[in-house]
Amino acid sequence: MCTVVSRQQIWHIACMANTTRKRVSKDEWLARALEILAAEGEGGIRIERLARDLNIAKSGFYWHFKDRRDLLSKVLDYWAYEYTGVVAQNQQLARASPESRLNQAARMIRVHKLTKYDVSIRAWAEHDEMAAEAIAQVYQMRLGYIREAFRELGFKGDELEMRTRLYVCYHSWEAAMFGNDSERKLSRLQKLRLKMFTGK
Amino acid sequence: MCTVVSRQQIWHIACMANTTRKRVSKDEWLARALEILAAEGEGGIRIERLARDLNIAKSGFYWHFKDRRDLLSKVLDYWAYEYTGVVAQNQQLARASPESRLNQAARMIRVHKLTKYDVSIRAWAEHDEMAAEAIAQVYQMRLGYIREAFRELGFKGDELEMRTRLYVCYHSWEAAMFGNDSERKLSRLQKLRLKMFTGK
DNA sequence: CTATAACTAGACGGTGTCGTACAGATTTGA
DNA sequence: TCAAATCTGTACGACACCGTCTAGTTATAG
Repeated sequence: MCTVVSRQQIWHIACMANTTRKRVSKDEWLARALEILAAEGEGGIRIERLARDLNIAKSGFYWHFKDRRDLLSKVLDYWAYEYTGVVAQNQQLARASPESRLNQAARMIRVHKLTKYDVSIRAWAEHDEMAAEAIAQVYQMRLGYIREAFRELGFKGDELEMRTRLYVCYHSWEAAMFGNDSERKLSRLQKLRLKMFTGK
Repeated sequence: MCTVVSRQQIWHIACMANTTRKRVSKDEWLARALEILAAEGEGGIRIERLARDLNIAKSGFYWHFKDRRDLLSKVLDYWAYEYTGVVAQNQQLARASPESRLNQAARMIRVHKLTKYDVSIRAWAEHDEMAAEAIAQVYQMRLGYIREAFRELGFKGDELEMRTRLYVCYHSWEAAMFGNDSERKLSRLQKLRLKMFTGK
């Protein structure tokens, strides 16, 4: 329970409510790094800059993390966890019909901004193997989840694959392309989209 | 013809074949910057690094460009031009049927790798107004082109918008997500996709 | 052939960053 | 209360980068 274990230290975030630590700063470094990742990309995550933002000397960083790369790796871990935890492992959702699952997944991605870091991480993956692995894993997970829903709807072979890819691709990038539109409009279009995808 | 005019200096690339310049280096700076943009993103475009790559001292850079930002702006200009020139202004394509236009646009994007820089530029746009404007403009162009095709197919209102967005979004990111698959497989899926989109 | 335009080499100062070192402060557990 | 664990402040050396400057070299036009 909340012991310090290599890459899993991220779970501290979830444990925060229970424990009563005063000088938690590791999570703050990570949280700030994530904010910057979304706003400026991996290049914006610089130790001295994070320290300035947190009104703190940078030396503390090296107590929490081995070096910059160590922080970046934990940032990726957190990201992969966030998506898994919220959508794919949602028990309540798992019992719903495939149509409902497709719709709810899209809705959750939209309202919880689950693709918030996608653009930055995808660009990062272009020149970093670590990020490339993380994103490949997440894509596989998303594709697997959606593919199963379409399979239950009776699609198979290329038809199944085409629908799966199209659906996952769209919802992975909708926020990046059309994120300025109102929730109202986006959900109206989603309704139509689902109709086309399920062929009804 | 090929006079040096502010942002349009990019056309030099097209003019190269005609003129007989020996010491053209400006285009080499730009070309290398584009390569790096695709491979590593805007952050990778550093003057001293470009100079090293070109086996040249960096001082020459400042003869061709005012400063780093000036180069970046020309990189965006080139990108916007590349896409316009190849797809939207293709006369031959303009006379084809809407189905064929949709299909050919998708094919050209795929075989000419027209979205090669998209990931990097989209991430760049996250923290740079100049890039944000460029990408917004290109998205509008793509959406406009595809919307017209779907309109001619008889779609309108939300149904038209939904199809347009879905089609453009998918083809803007297909290479980034499924670029490793064979041309054969991608074109098989494209055939099915078009069928679904046109409702036949 | 010569003057001018196009271009390059090399060095400079300034800034931002990384990672290390070490002494000092604060919290926690026995 | 006291020792150990946890964290912070400050300073340092090394490096990469930006933009400038000056002195040059090479091409091209008249």
